[in-house]
Amino acid sequence: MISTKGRYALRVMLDLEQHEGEGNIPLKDIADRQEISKKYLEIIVKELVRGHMLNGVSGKGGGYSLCRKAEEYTVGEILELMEGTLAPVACLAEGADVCPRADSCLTLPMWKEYHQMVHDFFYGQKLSDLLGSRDPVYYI
Amino acid sequence: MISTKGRYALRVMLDLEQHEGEGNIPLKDIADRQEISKKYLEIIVKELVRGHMLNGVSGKGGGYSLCRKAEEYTVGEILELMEGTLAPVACLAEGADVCPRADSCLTLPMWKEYHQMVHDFFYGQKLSDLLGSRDPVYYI
DNA sequence: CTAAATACCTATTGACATAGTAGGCAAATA
DNA sequence: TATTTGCCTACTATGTCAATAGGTATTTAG
Repeated sequence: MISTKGRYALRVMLDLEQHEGEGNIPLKDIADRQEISKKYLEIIVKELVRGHMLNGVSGKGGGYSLCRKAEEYTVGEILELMEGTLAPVACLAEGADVCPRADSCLTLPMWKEYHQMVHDFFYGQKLSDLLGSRDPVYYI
Repeated sequence: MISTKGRYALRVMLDLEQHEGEGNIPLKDIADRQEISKKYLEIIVKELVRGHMLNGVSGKGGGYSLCRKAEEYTVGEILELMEGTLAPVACLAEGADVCPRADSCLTLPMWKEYHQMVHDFFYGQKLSDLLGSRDPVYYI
């Protein structure tokens, strides 16, 4: 399952997208609208800033804003940043040790295909695609 | 990530498939071949028996055996049995309460599509497909 | 009939991740 | 300079994961 961190991060990004052009958006406003504890969102937003997904400005009049256009974010990069990896098994995560059973593993090819499919799905979705009416995304 | 329970369950099923026609296979043999603790496998195998994935026979000469032909199992049903659900978010799990935010949730349609894709992927794979050389499974 | 082999059952454990909360410091502006 | 905001460290409760421990029930082989 996708954790709350990943899901809330998407909601924060979408909230900012919906209030683009309004300057810095205080986290309090986002927390109120999304009905998520501001304290918990702080953790999530900190990681988003570190991952160069958005800008934070301190002080009065401060808040957060997108640092790219909404069409330039993919759902995949946001989820991968928050979840660590999208790999279904540890041996396919980035920087994982090579499994000694890899050569004889009957399931590894399936996991690889699955991982590729998941990656393509999420990286094929722009953040801006989540707004408005939705056309299914097909896979080949 | 898919848990060890799901992954080990697949390996147990594949092991039994590879020793089909040899009667009851003691768990000890499977544990030795797969290099997994027999005690831990007991938990997994118990759930597989409960889920009508295999037969267990007690006593000397006992062991486990598939209760269907290998082509009649899908990876999806095995994983779903062990993992509980394949849903990426709680509100899409079987028997989940309807989320009050569902109507306005911008991400729900994406999660639904994703869930459908994952379901189709795993239910489209027969257990017997995992043996031998592998043709990629394509999705439309 | 008995010993061995096997499945089956309940309970317990340590480690780790999840989903937060608490309280304060730093920065910037009105 | 007071207020508003982000930013930082630390803490905690709960639950899940991945196993281990120790026993009971069942069946067959000798």
